[in-house]
Amino acid sequence: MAKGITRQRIVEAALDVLDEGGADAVTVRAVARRLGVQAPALYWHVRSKQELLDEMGTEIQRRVQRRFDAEPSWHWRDGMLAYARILRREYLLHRDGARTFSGTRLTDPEVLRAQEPWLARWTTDGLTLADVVAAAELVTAFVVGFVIEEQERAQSAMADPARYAIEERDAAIGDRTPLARAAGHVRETDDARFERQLDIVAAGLTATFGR
Amino acid sequence: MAKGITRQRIVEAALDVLDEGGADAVTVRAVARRLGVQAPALYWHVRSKQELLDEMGTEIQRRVQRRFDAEPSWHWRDGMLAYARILRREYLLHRDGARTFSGTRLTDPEVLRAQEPWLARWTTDGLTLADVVAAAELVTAFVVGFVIEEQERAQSAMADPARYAIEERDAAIGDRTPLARAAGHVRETDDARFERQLDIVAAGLTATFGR
DNA sequence: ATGCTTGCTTAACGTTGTTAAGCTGTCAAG
DNA sequence: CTTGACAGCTTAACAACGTTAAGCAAGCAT
Repeated sequence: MAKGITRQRIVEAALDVLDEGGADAVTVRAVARRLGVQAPALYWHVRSKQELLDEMGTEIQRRVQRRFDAEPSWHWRDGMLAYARILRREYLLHRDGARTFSGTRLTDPEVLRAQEPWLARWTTDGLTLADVVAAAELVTAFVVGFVIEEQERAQSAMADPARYAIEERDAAIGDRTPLARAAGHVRETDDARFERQLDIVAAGLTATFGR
Repeated sequence: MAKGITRQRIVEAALDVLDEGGADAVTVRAVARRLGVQAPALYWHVRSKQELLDEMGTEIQRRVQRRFDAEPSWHWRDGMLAYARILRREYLLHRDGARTFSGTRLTDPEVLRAQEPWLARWTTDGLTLADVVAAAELVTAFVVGFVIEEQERAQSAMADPARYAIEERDAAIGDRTPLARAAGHVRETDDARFERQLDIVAAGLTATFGR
């Protein structure tokens, strides 16, 4: 049959399925169908669906690392911000990306080893290793939380346009709580909201660790 | 049988099931069993499982609001920090809490209206409404991201103690990348990590909006 | 030529969310 | 006091899910 199913091809097929149909569409059968193969065939290459999800998450992290390594060698603070933007962008490339990939476990230690040069540089910028870890974890948590909500909203708006309309919100909330109502009218693009909040994080990093 | 299944009782039963067995255990049948009822009976009170999850998430938000309202009337910045701690605590009370509740949609506008007094107070502290919204969204995103990872790790460690052991990590990562290896040895309690990172956020809020 | 291994198929199991249809009790109208 | 409607549940069933077991076909080594 000249198939040649491999772990890598399964991951790619699964990512395609994810993009087309969202997280719920990523079934073992759907991934198999896309590879021209019966569902149980995948279990020859992968122990479980969870392992497939972990592999997908690891692949995403690899791509984040690759993009990050391709950038010029930054000052630690700018590096953190660049990392935040790259991580968000990679999540946004896939439907339900943040939800799907955030809780997965790395299957490849190489992704961890790839952090070495950055850790080396930044710890010579006057930061302790614990500082760098805390800063990176904070930035990661923020991006994960932000994009989860961002994608959730986008999907809800697509599935049910009326429900996420501002008029619907206004009607539900009434006019006796004008501020709570007006809070829903703060209209910015997702990009602008992200940058605004990321700026606050950046200010916190500067204030805490110096420049 | 004197049953009297109600929406509220279903939500409570579902939260109990969640606590005992985690997110995967929250099946329509399991919730029904706990109420002494057959599975389809729930569909008389609830449109779908998603609606049940939304109702659960809304209940959690209600509890967060209640705890928050019970606290003294804060300066806006301390209020944000208190909100962060309360939100995390409420998530931690339930297995997979952050994952389960983060992407749900409010079913009760009263939860939004309850924000009114805080919005009123904080916008008189020299902040615009957009500032308050940005700050609150940032804090929420951080907590969600942090606790998702925190609970994921706790569950993985419970399901497979060896895999999350530090020795396993060291063995996988090798000794050619000492910093990446040492990053895994930064040992703090989850509480300490949270407070440390929250401090950075707080510093960012102060630097951005003044005190 | 024979046997082992790799990589797939077909068949099947138990569980999931959900719908359809039917049964039972309560309560109001005639 | 009967009749009918409706609320609130039951039983039965569906398609789809993750996963396992068993078997078949091709390639390679002996």
